[in-house]
Amino acid sequence: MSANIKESLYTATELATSLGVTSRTLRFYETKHLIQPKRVGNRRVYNYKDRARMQLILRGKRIGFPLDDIKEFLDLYDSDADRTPQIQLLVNKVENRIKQLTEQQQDIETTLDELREIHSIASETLKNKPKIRWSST
Amino acid sequence: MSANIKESLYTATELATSLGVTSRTLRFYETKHLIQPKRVGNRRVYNYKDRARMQLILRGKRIGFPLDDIKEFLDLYDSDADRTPQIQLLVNKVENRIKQLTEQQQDIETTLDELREIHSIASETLKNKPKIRWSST
DNA sequence: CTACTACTTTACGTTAACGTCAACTTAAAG
DNA sequence: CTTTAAGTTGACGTTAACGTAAAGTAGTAG
Repeated sequence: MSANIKESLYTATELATSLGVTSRTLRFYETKHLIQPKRVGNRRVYNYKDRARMQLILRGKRIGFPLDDIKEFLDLYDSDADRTPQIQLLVNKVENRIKQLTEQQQDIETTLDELREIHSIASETLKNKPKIRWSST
Repeated sequence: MSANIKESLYTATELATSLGVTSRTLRFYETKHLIQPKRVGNRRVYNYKDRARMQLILRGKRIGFPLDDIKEFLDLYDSDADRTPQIQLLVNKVENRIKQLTEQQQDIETTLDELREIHSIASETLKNKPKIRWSST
């Protein structure tokens, strides 16, 4: 039976397609040290950890963070708090990030409230208006 | 007594400064039809509605939306649902936006959970470690 | 072996969102 | 009146995040 590890390897095209990005994106993120794929010959191979890391990256992008911020978050995420000599720095950075995201949540909540109000008014208008039959020309 | 309206007018520099942006940003948003300031002579003047609109724009940016999306949202926000012939279109667009923001909220909540876990582990490590006194040099 | 496919690297292009700067115009101060 | 300050417009520069394409390399099929 083939080694389990073989079944979780992806080519660049496979990984890109499954995540809805391009191979160019993967190469670009590699130059930014966001991901570090291995090589078989001169071809990149990605494992499940690379894939998981990419998923975190894409979530960060959906939230609206620049790639440098995402890298910082991933480094926090991966850091071994038992060993880093700057645990206090880690705590501070994490607290800043939490604050930032909480503020973003509040902005979103405010915007959602407004959108729901617009939706309610517009729907009410649709319900109350008699259906107009337009004569075709 | 001077007209009330006079007191709510801003120059470009005044508005920019109060919002934490540059005059260049205001001019740029004008070319994108996000705002429409009036002119006194050849100088732009902004009223409280322009200011309020700018605040919505900046909130949209904080959430991570591109300016074109923000403009679309503002147009929804300003639209008079009683008159627009495409009320159903409005409803659809609003629903899509609500969906998008709700998904973004979920991404943020997931990220916050992870950050809080990191914070907890790191804080615990700090608490349990003996405080080290470094000799100064 | 050759031809084809699928990768690679390198490098320039594109888009979004302004920043920066030169040159000009207008309002206000002296 | 002149000088200064504070706007204006036009245009190029910068950064971030890739897209596109040319040229090269390696693996695979025939």
